[in-house]
Formats: sequence, C-alpha cells, structure tokens
Amino acid sequence: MAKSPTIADVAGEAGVSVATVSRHMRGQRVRAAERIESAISHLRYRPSPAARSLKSGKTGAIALVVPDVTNPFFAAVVRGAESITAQSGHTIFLANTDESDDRETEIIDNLSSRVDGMLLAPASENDPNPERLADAGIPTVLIDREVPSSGGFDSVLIDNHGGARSAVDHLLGAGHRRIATIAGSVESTPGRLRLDGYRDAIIEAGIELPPDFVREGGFKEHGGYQGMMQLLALPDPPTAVFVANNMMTIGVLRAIKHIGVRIPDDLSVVGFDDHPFSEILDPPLTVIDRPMEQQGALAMRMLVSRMNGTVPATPRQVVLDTHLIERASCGPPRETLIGLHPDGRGP
Amino acid sequence: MAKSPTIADVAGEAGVSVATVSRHMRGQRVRAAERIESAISHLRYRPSPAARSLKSGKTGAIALVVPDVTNPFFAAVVRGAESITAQSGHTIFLANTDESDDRETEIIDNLSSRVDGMLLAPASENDPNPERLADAGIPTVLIDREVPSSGGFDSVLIDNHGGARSAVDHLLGAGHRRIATIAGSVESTPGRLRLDGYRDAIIEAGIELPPDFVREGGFKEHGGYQGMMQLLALPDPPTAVFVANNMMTIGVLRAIKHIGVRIPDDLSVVGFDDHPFSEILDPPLTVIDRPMEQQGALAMRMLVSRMNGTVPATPRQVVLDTHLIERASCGPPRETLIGLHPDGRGP
DNA sequence: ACGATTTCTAATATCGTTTTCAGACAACGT
DNA sequence: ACGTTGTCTGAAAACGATATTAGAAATCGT
Repeated sequence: MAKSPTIADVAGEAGVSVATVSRHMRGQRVRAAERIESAISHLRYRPSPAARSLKSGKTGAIALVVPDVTNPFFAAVVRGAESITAQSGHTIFLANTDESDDRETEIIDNLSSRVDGMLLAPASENDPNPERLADAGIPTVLIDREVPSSGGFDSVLIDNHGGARSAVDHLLGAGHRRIATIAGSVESTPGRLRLDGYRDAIIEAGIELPPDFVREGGFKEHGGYQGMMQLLALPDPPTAVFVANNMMTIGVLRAIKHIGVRIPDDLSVVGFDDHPFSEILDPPLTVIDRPMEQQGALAMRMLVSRMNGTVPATPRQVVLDTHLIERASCGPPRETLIGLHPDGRGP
Repeated sequence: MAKSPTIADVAGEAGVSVATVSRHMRGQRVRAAERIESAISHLRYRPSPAARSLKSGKTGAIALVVPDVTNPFFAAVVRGAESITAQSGHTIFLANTDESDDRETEIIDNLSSRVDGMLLAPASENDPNPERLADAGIPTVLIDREVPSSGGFDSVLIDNHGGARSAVDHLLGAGHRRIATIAGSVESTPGRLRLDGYRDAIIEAGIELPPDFVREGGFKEHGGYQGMMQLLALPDPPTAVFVANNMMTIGVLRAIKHIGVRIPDDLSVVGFDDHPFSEILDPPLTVIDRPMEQQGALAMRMLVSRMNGTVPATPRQVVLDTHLIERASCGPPRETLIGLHPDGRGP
C-alpha cells in the first residue's frame, strides 16, 4: 500500500506549481490542463478530503439522523435523500437515535463538526438539538417532526392532523360510532398531531369519547399489540380502530389474529403509512398514505439550497398531503346501535 | 456564529503548550489536566476532525455500502452495524448502490478516501470493488455476498445453500414433487447459492427438474410477481414454490391473490427471510430465517478488530446458520400424482 | 510597436492538529 | 552529592490542500 500521491506529485509530473493544479481541480481554466489531467490519471491522484476541508471549512458531508432505519418510512426517507446527494456530490452520514433525546445529543455532538448540514427527525418535541445546531450555525432541515421553536427551522412535514381526520371520517362514513385509536408517542409530532386529528374528528361528529378508547403505544410493534389487546378486553369494545403508525399496525393485527377477531366483520381497521404488505393481507388494509421518498428528497433539496445560500433566509415549512387508500379492512359496524345515539345514521 | 476555538486557545487559557493539550486529549497523563479540562469546557472546545485526520491519517469513519436500505434485511444490517460503532466511536457513511456495479464504483471512489474501513455488500459477483479496496489498503469486510477471489476477504455470510435446501426438504417432506423456485439475481451470491441449494435438493430427491420451474426474478417485488404469474400460467403448474427473497415474496403473494389461488390448498409457499408481517398473513408464511442484525454487528466487529490490527492477517469467513420457521403456508400437494412418478411417496 | 489591460502562474502563508526532538525537572540509587 | 533514570514539557516540523499576493505572459487598442 504505497503512499497515495499528493497535489505536489501531480504538479511535479506536470511541470507546474501546486497552485495551478489546485485551480485546475476547482474547474478553472488552466493552460497546462491536459498535462495535469494525464498526470492525475497516471498517478491515480485523489485529493485528500481531510486537507481540503481543513483549509476550506467545508466537509462535503451531510448528516441524516433518524429515530430508526428499520422503520420502512425512514428507510424510504434515506433513499429519497440519497437520490439527491448522488447529484449534489455530498456524502451522507447516517445515524439512528432509537427515539432517545440523549442518544441523539451524543450523536449530534460527534457529527456536527464533520458535516456542512443536517437532516434531522427529532426524537421528541422537547429535543434541544435543533436549537443547538442553529447556535452552531449548521444548516438544518427538520423531517417529519417539529420542535416548539420550529418556526425557526426549515422543515418538511405531512398533514398528520388531516390524515388522521380523514381516517376517522372514513370510519364514521361507514357508520361507526365506537372508534378507538392506538396513538404513537405523543411526545413526537406525528403522535401528537394524529391523536389531535382523531379527537377533533370524533368530537365534531358529536360523539363523546370514552377515554379508554385512546391507547398510547410508542410507535413500536409491541405497543400496538398491547394497545389492541387492552381495547379488545374492554367490556364494550370499539367497532373500529385507527392505528397511528405502520409498526404498531403489525402488533395490532397480531393481537387481532391472536384473539380471533374478524376484519372487517367484527372490527374495522385503518392504518397510517402504506406498505407493500398492506395489499396482500387478508383482508387488504385500508391506510393513510403519503409520499415518503419525496419527503426525504425534498428535505435534502431544501438543505442543499440552504447551504448554497441560493434561498432567502426565512425558514420554509413544507407540508405534504396524505391520502386514503381504500382497501377492504373497513365495513359497517358489527352492531349498529340504533336508539342509543339519537342521531345514529345506521340502516 | 463565532469561530470555533482551537487547541491553541485552550493552551493559552490553561497556560500550557498546544502539545500538552494534544497529549491530554489523547489520554496521556499531564500535570495541568484539570486546568486544561476546565478550559475545554469553558471554551466549548471540540477538536477538528479534519485537522486530526489530516495529520494522523485516520478518519474515524467507516463506510457501509449496501444495494438497498429499503430492503428490511439491509435495514437490519445497518442497525446491527450501528450498534457496534456506537461503542467503537466510529461514525458511519451509508450509501445505496441500487444493485449496480457502476454506481457502486462511483460511490466507493468518492468514499474510499474518507474512511478507515468499509463494510460492503457487493452488487454482483463480478464486482471489481473489493479488489480495488484491497489494492488501496482499505480494510474491508464483505457482507452477505462474495466475489470470486473472496478467499482473500473477511466476510460474514449465511448458509444460503443449506437454507434453500431445508426449504425444499420441508416441501418434499410434505409430499410435494412439483416444486418451483423464484430465484433472485444469479449474479449475486445469495441468488446463485439459493438456486443451487434448491436444485441440489430436488435432484437428490430423484426428481427431474422441469426447466420452466426456475424463474429468475431480480430480488425485487416486480420480479416475484412476474415469476409467479408465469408459473401459474404453466399447463401443469407446480404444487409448491420456494421464493428466494423477502421482496420477491411480496410480489409472489400479490400474484397468488390476484389469480385467486389458495394457500396452502392449491399451492404451498416457503419464503426466504422472516418479516414481522409474515406472521399475520393469512395463512402465516413459512420462511427461512437468519440473524440479520447479528450479521451486521458481527461484520462491524470484525472490521473494527481488523482495523486495530488485533487479529491475524489471514482473512476470516464466518457463515451463520439459517433455520426454518414453520407456519401455515405449506400443506400436502393439491393432487398427489401416484403412478406418474414410479418412486412417488404419496399416500 | 508601444503601453495598458487582462489572463494566468509561482511562491508562500495558512487551516488545526499530531508528532518528533530536545531539554527541564524531579526522584532515585550508590 | 553525583550521575542516572524517568517523567513531563514546549518549540517546531509536518500533514495536503486552498487563498492571497505579486509578478510574468498574453492580449488588446491605437
């Protein structure tokens, strides 16, 4: 493993100064261009990123910090973001926070001096890191999640409230009155907003909300399983359930299968976030879908333009739309409670 | 955004030389330790990774190059690898190759000067990159996939051949004789080996293999869908199918659902790689499972020890075991063809 | 063909560390 | 008390690029 050649070696071989080679590398016109070019390929010269960033202050890297790559949504975000950096020439540092503010802080401490910008899906809404990044002067774009002072940050969100609402409206439309939800962590933006959307839709429909019908899960499969089991153990269980995220949906379906409840005869289900498997379940699952890869790609594009300074300083918030994909997991309620609710719309 | 403090600032404040501060940072005993420590926290000093790696030649980073993060297997690998770097102090560069050798070459050119080591799942078995990395003297561990000269590389593989074989054996055991496979790209290690395992098991059972029963897919959902459709269109379709990867399984199930074939009454199915959804499908899917996160974690551990030089120079190949998870997607064949095969074991 | 103007070039300081290399100082044995 | 260890320190030379500066060469107008 021979020592790799430096810019000086190239300059020597091409018979020019290092400055000239440097300028050539940066794309400026130079008289000895082809001699330099041939020296470069002959010596297999590759500029040292370390030296370059020491002098220039730019690292050519971007950090992408997410709670969990294993969640298909974030995997899609990574992919979307990556498709943009392939063009912009940046490379991506990826890190998992495991939904923990502390772990995230650690990671960001480590990463922040290595990157020119950051894409961050904050673990919680108490997350101090966006502020810290702002203080450190690191361009940051928030993905899918906000923080209180979020007015100050570029961010790419989705219409969580509206999405949850349309899920519940769909169930109301099918005649359901006893609609429960398995909410994610309400410390996080999607968890809070989806719960709000659910609640608002229920209340506007004039339904009184049994507090038992709201189970908080934590966005993991296990939370979904437990929440659903509790719901099914209720003396008067719901006829429909809105599950606030894809991982929890798996747990919910496992619980349902376990108990032997039939969908949609005994229970209607709407999930959040589509998945290739949703279509081949029996019955296929009705879900709220959103453009996942686009969310990542858009965030990366915003970050790149922010780093280039080709964009006004005022922060931009983009909110993407969700839409309901109707499949077969929703039907009319098991027993339509005519008379119990004077305004019931049952057949 | 004030300029960040340098080691010289710390030295000044602590009343020592930069050399002393540097030594303190590297963990050596130093008389003025606590003065330095307080200067550091007072100034919020963070050493510059660029300067550090320029001088030391170490970057503190590791590249992780996979064909597709969206594939749950690779997502799990990322997670496993990450769990190790959290301790070793390295940070991860992640990149997607999209199963393309060319894209991979591009990525590696870009990344190779930025990292101390590399975890690579080569796109194909013609992949020139492992050789190139070896030439460049970059410690490399191959994940899940090999290259011809692979005897020369550390690698963490699974027993693809044995896994495929046990899938087919399971189907044979249920009485099937007409067993097809949807193979992945045979350019890649898992694709080739799983196909070999299938073929060997079939041949050893004394069954003649109709060439129509081997469909090559390409490891994507679409390939699985097409392969299955072709299989079902055959004049004399199989009674069982072994699907060589998780993504393709989704396509296969979609095709099956589309045509209206019943599992396991009309067709038995075994997939490769487990997934949380496998259990809640109807019927639950029998699969070949393997320790995915461990594969990533182990690879990372091997890489770190290789980079530390705490390990003999001879390359190590680890092969992890697979095991069959029996669920309900396999049953006896639709029609047992007694008499057609003179050695038939049908009831 | 001349000076004025515009490229283009070479030399060099610089980025923030780590790493010699001596030298300073204390502790030690005899 | 003396040289001999041994530990700790500061000065200064790298590491490999970029940015600045001033000067050389090429281009231009008349």
